[in-house]
Amino acid sequence: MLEINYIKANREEVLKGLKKRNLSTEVLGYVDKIIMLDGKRRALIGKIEESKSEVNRLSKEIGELFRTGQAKTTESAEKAIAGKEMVTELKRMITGYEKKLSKIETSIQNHLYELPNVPNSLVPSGAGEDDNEVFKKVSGELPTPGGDGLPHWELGIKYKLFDFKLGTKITGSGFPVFTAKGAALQRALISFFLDKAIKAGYTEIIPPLLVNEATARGTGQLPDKEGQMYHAEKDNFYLIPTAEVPITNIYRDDIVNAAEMPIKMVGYTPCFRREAGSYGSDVKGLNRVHQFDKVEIVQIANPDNSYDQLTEMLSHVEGLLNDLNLPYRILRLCGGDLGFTSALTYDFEVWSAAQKKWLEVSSVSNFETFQSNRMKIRYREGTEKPRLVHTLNGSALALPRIMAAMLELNQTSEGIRVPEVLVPYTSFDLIQ
RNA sequence: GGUGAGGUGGGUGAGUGGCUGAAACCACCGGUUUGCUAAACCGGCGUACGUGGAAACGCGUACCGCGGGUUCGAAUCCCGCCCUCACCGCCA
Repeated sequence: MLEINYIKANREEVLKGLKKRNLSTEVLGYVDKIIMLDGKRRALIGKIEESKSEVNRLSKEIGELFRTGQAKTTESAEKAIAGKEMVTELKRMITGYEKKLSKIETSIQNHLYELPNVPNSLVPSGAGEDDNEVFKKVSGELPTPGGDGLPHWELGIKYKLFDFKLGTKITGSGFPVFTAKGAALQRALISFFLDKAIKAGYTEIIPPLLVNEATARGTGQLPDKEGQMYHAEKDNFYLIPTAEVPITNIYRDDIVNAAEMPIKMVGYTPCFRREAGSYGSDVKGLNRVHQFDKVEIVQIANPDNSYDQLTEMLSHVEGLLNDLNLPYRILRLCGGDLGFTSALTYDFEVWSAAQKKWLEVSSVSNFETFQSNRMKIRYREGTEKPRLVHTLNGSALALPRIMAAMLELNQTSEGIRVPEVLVPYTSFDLIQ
């Protein structure tokens, strides 16, 4: 959620930035609407507080009359009664103002919820994913798969690594069951990613996988993206779509010390996504599933250097992909494809050698104060007033598509080779 | 699932319906004293919104789990909700 004061002070920039997102003129109009409503809001608050101040003054006066016993004399008694009547009248007026105020505030709030984050100046304009800027690409030819060049879902069957039919039996489609060396490989990747993050200074977190409404609201899954999450209705808990949700919320309503920043956290969790309404070859195999594993890195950063931290996170993710020898490219998302809450996002895609297409495996973003404003995560520099922190996060990495690309690329006529860095974790180097 | 207790500032913890934004202590920050450290002493020490100011800061309003009610006036009384803790039962 954008800050009203920011919108007011930077109206032109906000409008210019938001235009990159291809918003309707109606939504763009919210900017001025919010500024207008905020003016009305202030005027009303002024009136209300003036009246309340008068009520407090009168109440004190009446109290004084009673306390000192003066109210027993006729003159003072009349004064007290007159005071009471005035307070009653004032309160009636206040109630009226407050009703108006609450309507205006709700309206401001609703409009603010509709406004996405202002894209960073680096964000290219564009309508959708075809307009994303290729920020970094592999040098040379894209590798071709060895062996029979099977897609990963066939490799999964051939080597008994994962089983979709079994998942359907137990739960439903999109819930793969990993078995034997497939399971071991999965576990190896998780441990490898975690260890790398810990070495890079991240603190490991194992958060709850179910979160309450306040938490889901904090990172912006609620109110609009309700359909994305599984909901345990009886207890009103949501299954997390990403570890970002519980981990970022650790600091909800907190004021952290500037010296503690950047706060770097990493968490492995399963992620649950309902992803209603997607069909076709994009969802085949591990390309898109309802439950998947992911290692997520989260940072709470000082606004002064949050973009340095973003760069640091990019290199971290690059390091992982290099270690696994997977060909990848980095996209800088354009305004049309940029997530609602993000100011700048880089997507990492790995090459699926058998499917001959790019698969998104990581999304690294700086949300600036968009999330922290909603969650009220602030920091204090010395004795200064608290200011909102910047929040950042990135996948490091999402497992299924890494698994897919890795299996396809490393297949040979003898079997599937395990990347060297994973062998200490798997204790086998070939899947036969 | 059953029963009981309780939710006050960073922490512990007082608080009679008006003098309580809230005692006291601890922590923290600044200072004085002091061979050094420590101790002692003095002072400061919440947040949000509104308003004035270049700023320092001043003024106003709100906040003692959340929401509502009673009252001229509520941390204090009443109602609803949420949460926490303890014990019992069940259980990985």
